Amino acid sequence: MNKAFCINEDRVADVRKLMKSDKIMNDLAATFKALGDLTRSKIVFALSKKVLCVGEIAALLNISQSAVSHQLRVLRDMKLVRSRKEGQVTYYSLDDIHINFLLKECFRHVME
Amino acid sequence: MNKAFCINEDRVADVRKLMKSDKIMNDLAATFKALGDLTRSKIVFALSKKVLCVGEIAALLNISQSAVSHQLRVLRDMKLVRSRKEGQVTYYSLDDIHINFLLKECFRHVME
DNA sequence: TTATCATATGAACATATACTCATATATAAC
DNA sequence: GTTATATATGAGTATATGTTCATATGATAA
Repeated sequence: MNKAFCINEDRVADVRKLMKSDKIMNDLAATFKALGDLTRSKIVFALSKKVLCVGEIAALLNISQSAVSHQLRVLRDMKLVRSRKEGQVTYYSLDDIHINFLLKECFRHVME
Repeated sequence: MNKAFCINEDRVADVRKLMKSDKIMNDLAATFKALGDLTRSKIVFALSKKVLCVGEIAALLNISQSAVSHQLRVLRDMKLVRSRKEGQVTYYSLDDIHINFLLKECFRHVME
């Protein structure tokens, strides 16, 4: 990790000035990480199509209710989904419209 | 995982029809996962500002050359960054413009 | 050739994580 | 009250992952 000759200090300094705070970068990475699991990305995609309760998500993805609940917690913590309780049933939906845009942009990358 | 009363079969069937293939969903999740690490998201963000060689990235983020190389491989595999070799020096840049949009959308979500 | 520089990579290790299982909580019906 | 339903959660476990260290590869210079 010694300073190498190939390093242009000015260029590095330029970029360093533009870097966001560690808190913001942490949140950014954590948001991507929350979406970076097959089960969770399927849940988020499904919720981008329709509001669903926990049992419906489990049935749709053919996984256990417990697994769904655990993953919904991760998504809730990152404010990617929100819940609304009606009696015994808890319905989940995307937290905001940006999540939809995020999905769409990523699909665009994957498709090309 | 028995069928629960709360499940509306028609609603579940509707969403199931809209679900993408496992291959596509896998690629989607893998792309998010590649961005879902603090080191890698910092690298991608830096590259969205300027083309940089491996040593410059290591200097900028204050981490070892080896760690950077390992993470660049992950990003290359997911086609998030591309490399161009000039003599001994390898310069990295974002692979396509969608990556920039992805970053921007995620920042929007994190900022609000 | 030999030496140096820039980068890549394999192995090892410590941490993180996604699931299962069992159980807790909360609501509704009886 | 009891029972059933829907969801949440803690513990345990097997797998995945990010780093370090050592070394390999490849290019340039002497």
